Amino acid sequence: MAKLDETLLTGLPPFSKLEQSAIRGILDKAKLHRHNERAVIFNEGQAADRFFLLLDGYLRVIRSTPGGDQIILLHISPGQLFGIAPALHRDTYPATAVAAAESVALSWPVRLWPEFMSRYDGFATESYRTLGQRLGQIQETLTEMATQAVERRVASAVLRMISQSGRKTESGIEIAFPVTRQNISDMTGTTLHTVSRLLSAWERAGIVASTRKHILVMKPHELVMLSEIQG
DNA sequence: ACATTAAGGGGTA
DNA sequence: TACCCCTTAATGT
Repeated sequence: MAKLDETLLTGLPPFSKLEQSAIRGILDKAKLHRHNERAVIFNEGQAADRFFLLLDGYLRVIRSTPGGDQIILLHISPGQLFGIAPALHRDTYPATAVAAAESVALSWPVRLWPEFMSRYDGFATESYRTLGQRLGQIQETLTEMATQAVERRVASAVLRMISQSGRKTESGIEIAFPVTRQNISDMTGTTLHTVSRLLSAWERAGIVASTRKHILVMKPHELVMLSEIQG
């Protein structure tokens, strides 16, 4: 396999404080993965033999309910660690990771985890920061699901996606990866029909513009209002 | 205030 | 063509 370029990791939080030689060593132990949209990177319950860093693209983290349908817990954007089961002292992945768009990731065998934690300055802090953020985000989503009306939940979900993956354009901020109505309903515990109706209503109000798998938010502030204030 | 059902349009492999 | 994504109206809880 061709040698990976060191600039892939320089500047990324887990490795930002490292010397070139250390980064070289880390890259030489890494495996490079490319995934097409909808490809499964690993499954919930599967033996966690490697941990990952997303270089490019977007992932969905999914859990299946006993009822059979799936819940989208969160998205992962470039530069983030994922599949870090060893940080939770687990030997299986707690959720399924699916590529939301064409993605590129690096991975390392879990046996290198202790070494990374102790040897590389910033890696441990970044891992725990990531875990904390994820936990907080999931907790927030779940509380939302249990307590708030559908329109507020959908507004929050869209806002979360644009704050994590928003791409600025002339007319607003667009979600940087493909999202279907069904996807949003899987994030918010509602149906694709309700999501479709809400997006249509918001479109008539000039808040968003959406086409197939693509959402552009033209008035983020209005969405914030919808996510906070009772309709 | 929501889900479900039904019926259809349009795009794409 | 079959399949996926999206829309809307009517009806049900």
